[in-house]
Amino acid sequence: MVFDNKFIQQRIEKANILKEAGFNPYSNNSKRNTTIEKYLNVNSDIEDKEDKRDENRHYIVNGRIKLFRIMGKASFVKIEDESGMLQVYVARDNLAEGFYNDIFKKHIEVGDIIEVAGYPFVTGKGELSLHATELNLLTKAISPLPEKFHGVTDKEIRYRKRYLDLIMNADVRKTFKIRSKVISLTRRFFEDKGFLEVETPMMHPIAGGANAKPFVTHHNALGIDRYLRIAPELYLKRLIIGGFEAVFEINRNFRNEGMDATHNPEFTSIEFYWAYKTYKDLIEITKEYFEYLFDHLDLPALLPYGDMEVNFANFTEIPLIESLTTIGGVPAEVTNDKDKIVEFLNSKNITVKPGMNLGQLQGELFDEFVEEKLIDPTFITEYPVDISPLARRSDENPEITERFELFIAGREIANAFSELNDPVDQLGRFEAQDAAKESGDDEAHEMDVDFVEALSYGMAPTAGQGIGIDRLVMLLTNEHSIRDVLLFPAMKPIHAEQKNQEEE
RNA sequence: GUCUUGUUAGCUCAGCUGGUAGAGCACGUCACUUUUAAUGAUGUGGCCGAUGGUUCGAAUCCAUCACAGGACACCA
Repeated sequence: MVFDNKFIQQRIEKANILKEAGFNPYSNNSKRNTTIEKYLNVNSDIEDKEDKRDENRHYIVNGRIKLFRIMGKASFVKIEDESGMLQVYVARDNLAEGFYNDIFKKHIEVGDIIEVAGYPFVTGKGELSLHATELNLLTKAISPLPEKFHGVTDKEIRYRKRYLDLIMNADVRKTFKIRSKVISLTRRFFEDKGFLEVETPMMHPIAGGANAKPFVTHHNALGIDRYLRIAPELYLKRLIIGGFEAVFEINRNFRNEGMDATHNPEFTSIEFYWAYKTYKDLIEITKEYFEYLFDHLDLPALLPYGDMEVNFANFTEIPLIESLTTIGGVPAEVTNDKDKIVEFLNSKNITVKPGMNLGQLQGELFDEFVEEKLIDPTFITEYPVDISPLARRSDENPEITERFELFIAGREIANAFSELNDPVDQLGRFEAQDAAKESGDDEAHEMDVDFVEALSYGMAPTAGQGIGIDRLVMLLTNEHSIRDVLLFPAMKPIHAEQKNQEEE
């Protein structure tokens, strides 16, 4: 039984009694005429009045009861709506005959959502409150709320029952408001720059645009498997080929991989593509984007993150190979020699998979010795072509690409490059990835002949970038688990759910 | 995937070297018309995550499993 808990039974009984007494425990007859925040603002002048009240003002507020203090013939109730918390003073003699003792005191309790009408006054302790002249139940909560002081702190409950977390923890609501704002500001920033927001498929015949394992689903009508997208990249580029010159998409990607503090199977990114631009332009627009976010979110340039302090006024740029020596402390003669890199990594007790090419090994060095040291925003540029199957080669050195990744607080935030638009080169890169796949790299990029064909019609020189929104929000809200910036993070099913699935 | 720490009342947590299960909040009853986690009195409330084992006896010791947190590995 779902409701076999004795507290729940008790509250169901209270709801029944209320119903019999003519009070609908699930009334939808709200007559609210202000929010709590507005009420508190509009009536802030009350404390200056001589008798600290104004019985000529009349307000109706709604909210959930968070605290309940009965003191005989009068009570204090704190109710909360989305905008804030308000103290309500409820006295027996201000309400209908019998209501206070028989209904209010006995059958209304913490967790219930009520409507209160009354006038503003300031209590002896100086708190602007609402003096109730009428009070009604709107919604009976038959499950009791968690403890009023500690709230709910168990992370498992907080993630599985996010609604409870949101009821109990105002800070959590704040984090998700910031998340919403970041997405809205991002959309506005790119729209203001003339970018067009588009929607591309979530179900792909080939999971392309990144190196990752996809989720598989099945389309019954066509009798074929589809892959939940791991990235929108190849579709957005098709739009550039079609003649849209600046497009962006903010949406979910799905990767069938592990879960931890920075990985959820579905995550949100923005990808944008900009014709007739290069990765150099992307560096500039990225700086401008961060400035825009910080400005509109009212954040300080020196932003604390855990025990770090990130200086957002200090964006720097450094080529990957150079960073290996200057930041990573890897000897210069090691960085361009496969055997020496393997030897060097081994000497640091790091084993690498056999058969890695030079670019992959350089990436390995970077991950091991540089990444975590990049606290202030740093554009790492000139990535090896071996690990950049979709990026344009540098004209000066065909072994490196016109690419950067942006690192902040030791973590990758963005990945960007001048796009590869030479269809023959692209075909070759895909073939190289195919070969890697053959030899066991199950995250190598899939061959996508259809995309190569699209490129063959000519894609204008284009720069494109992806930014991980979840990690960006983590950074801006000083959260250290991706689950704290996702309303409903992925969780393993609990026992009962597994059982049900087996039965079905 | 590996290591590690948890799982006890609706919630937050105690429970020592094994001996019939504890507190606070919440809830019930009583008192209280300006409280601030209101207060005082009193009472109800447990498959001690699951399954096995050791033992006269297990919340406690052991094993396996489930879920969660943290760290590491891989990835965004």
